[in-house]
Amino acid sequence: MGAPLINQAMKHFKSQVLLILSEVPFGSCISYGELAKQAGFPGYGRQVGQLMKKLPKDTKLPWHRVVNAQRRISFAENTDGYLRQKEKLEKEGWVIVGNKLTLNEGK
DNA sequence: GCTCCGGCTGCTC
DNA sequence: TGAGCAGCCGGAG
Repeated sequence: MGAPLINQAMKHFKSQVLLILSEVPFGSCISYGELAKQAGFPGYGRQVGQLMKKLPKDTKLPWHRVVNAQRRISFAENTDGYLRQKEKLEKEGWVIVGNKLTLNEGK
């Protein structure tokens, strides 16, 4: 692990990701990579995923609006996280077919 | 200190 | 349109 990111930068990375995530509007979604890029750390998509994983269940952050670049839920279909994310997304107007997201408007 | 495993990405075929 | 592959980065064992 070379340390491209010192502890302080990592902390900044996390707060930036959480900040941007908190600003994702209702009914919208963003990819892990895009979130990382906007946070100022392109290529850290996986780290964003790790961060999501560690979020508390009662978090106020719209973590469910984060999907991968293919607009698919990265969870396995039989996982709790997948079900919860799917449920939240559907309440925001998204339609999940398989694990693929489709916006239920204008269509 | 090395190796392997992820909620990924972008390019190619 | 969809599957395959290599690249990336931090964390855990």
